[in-house]
Amino acid sequence: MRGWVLDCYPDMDADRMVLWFKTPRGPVRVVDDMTPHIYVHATKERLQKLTNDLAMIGVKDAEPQKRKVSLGEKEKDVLAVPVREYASLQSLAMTIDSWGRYREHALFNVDLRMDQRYFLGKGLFAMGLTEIDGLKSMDAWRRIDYPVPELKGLDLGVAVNGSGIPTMDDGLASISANGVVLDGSEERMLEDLMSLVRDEDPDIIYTDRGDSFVLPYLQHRASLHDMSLELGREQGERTSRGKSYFTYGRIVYKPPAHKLRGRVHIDRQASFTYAEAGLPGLIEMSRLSHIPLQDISRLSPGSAISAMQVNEAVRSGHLVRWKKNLPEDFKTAGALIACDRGGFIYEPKVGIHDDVWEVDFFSLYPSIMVRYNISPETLNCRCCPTSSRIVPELGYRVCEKSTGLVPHVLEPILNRRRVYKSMKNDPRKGANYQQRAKALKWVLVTCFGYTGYRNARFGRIECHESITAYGRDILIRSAAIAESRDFEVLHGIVDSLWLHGSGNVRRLCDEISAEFGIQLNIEGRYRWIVFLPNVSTGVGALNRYYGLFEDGELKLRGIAVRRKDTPMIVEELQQDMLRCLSKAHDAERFVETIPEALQVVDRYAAELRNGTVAADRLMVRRRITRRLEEYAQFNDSVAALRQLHDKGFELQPGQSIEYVILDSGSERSWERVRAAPFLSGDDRYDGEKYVEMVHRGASELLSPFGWSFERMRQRDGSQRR
DNA sequence: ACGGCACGGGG
DNA sequence: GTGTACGTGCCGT
Repeated sequence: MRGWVLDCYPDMDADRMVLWFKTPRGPVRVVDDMTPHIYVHATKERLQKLTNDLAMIGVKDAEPQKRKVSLGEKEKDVLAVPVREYASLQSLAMTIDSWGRYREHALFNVDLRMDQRYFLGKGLFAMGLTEIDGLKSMDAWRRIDYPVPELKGLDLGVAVNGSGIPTMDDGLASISANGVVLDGSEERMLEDLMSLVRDEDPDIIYTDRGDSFVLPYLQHRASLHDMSLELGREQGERTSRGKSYFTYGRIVYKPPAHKLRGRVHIDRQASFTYAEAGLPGLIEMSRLSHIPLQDISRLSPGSAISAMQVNEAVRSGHLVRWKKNLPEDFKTAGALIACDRGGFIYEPKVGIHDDVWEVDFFSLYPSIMVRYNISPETLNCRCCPTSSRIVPELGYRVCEKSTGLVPHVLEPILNRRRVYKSMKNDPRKGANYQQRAKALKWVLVTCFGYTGYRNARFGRIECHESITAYGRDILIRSAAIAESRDFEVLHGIVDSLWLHGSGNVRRLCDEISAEFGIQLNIEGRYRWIVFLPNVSTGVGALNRYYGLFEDGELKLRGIAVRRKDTPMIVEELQQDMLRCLSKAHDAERFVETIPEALQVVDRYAAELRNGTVAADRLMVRRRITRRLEEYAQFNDSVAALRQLHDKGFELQPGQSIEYVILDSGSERSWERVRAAPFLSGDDRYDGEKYVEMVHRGASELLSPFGWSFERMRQRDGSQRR
């Protein structure tokens, strides 16, 4: 019988691996043996001594082997240490580590995922079609057009008694499952839910905030009735610990994961990839990374690319060095910035332009890594001391003899993305392929960041520098080519150029693509585009613009509508103004339309002053980056945070807070703002403060046309008189 | 005036 | 398990 690998995880008590398959005839559970190994590299003499020492603590049959311990180097002597008790792997590694003084020996394959070990050992992979008897793969993870099982989903939600922030103490009002509402007593609802799940037997349970609330809440309610809530195909959950951590330059909070056994729980709020690329995107990433669906749904695209690199390294005979003490070892600013000037940015020509083309390189940074063979082991490699491939500006030599790990992993991903994008209009598979392309896009985007991340397994700062150096070189030279073909370069950022002129853009793109071996594509032609000035200096404005494409679509960057902390009322204002301005088909008409856009501003101001705007349109949402007592300034967020604190709620750094501004100038938190849970429905908001925000939003769009914030205020004042 | 604080970008 | 650094603008002190 054949089935797709739906899940794979270790049974920590039996020291065996558990596999769940999705077959056309239902789910199948299989248990398989696996002995994970950790490896030690040292001198032959030390390894011999280590073998004896290990035998003394009961670890027998450690075996000398030859393996590659770093990229691009020959095999070395290592000791393969079998770990029979899964739970002891970490402590055994720490014991061995403690036996060696500094750099006397190095440990490998310690922090590899158990599922990854299993798959790599067996030649299987997550979501791969497998012959279950004998556990043989009938599939290849590199396949682009692969068979996908039909997975049955169940949408689970709860409604809770009481108003305000739902807590574990609130009673259960109702449960909804695929739109069916269960009610009655709590016990009854929970019983009904379990029997419904048993009868329907879904492969996937979808929730919104299932990790952070729904599942722990339902379990808690069940425990109050001496019941145990089981939603998996087998008893028990695989629950992890929650954590605040630093990523993307900010703190986020990741609640404990509630993973089911034999059934996949996808928390839509906890899955970046699901939100961006849906189930097809998750399946694509699961297959390529070999990480089971349920796990990959909670991981970042960066972790996925990291896993793909590990897979490739292991498949090519490498061991993976143990990354110890990761969290404490974060990079300190300094050395990096000195030599890294980042991506190239032109100073845009402020104001409105028409007759504008935007051209973008296809996945520029990943394409550079592939085209110029950028990888940690290829820069200044020992095998090519006289390489003629030299990184611009920096002068690093690049290996000419063999393809690096990073390009080797990236090339098929770039290729897949290109194929999926090219087939997005296929009537049968197009939608599916588009989702897969989206997932891969994010994998490619994060890959660049990983090369410069000191804690990345295959990161090296020189890679990061080299990529941006090539990027700047390519963009500057592309701009020069464009100018030589009679285009005016209005703006350029990293991988995009905005060109004014009536030359042959298609031919220009072909010429530049051929020059660098990286595809330059036409993003579109703008009817008009506005580059915004820097508020304080009036010049520059690097990442803030808005424009109208020929097909009627708006492209917006860096302005209030794009920000998550913009209240809906200001977002609506900008959208309405933009809708109004979109009626203009060129720059001249645009300027003529401005008076009409100003009337939109007046409408919003008047509505706000009426006092009739509903609270949800006034809500400000902001991320909390520290604990209440750690804030040095008293601002709106802190006021709202204090309210929650007063009522016994604490937010973790990384969580968001929502509030309406009641009296912006007040120093008392309860008068200044009202946190969302405590809104009564008839709260009086700070109309003038919101009008000010509306004027700010309006002047953000119109400042290049003489409508500064101050002038916007003056106009408002004179009209009210 | 200056520092605290939060957000975006990538497609 | 977890990309960084920077540009930007508002707001508090």
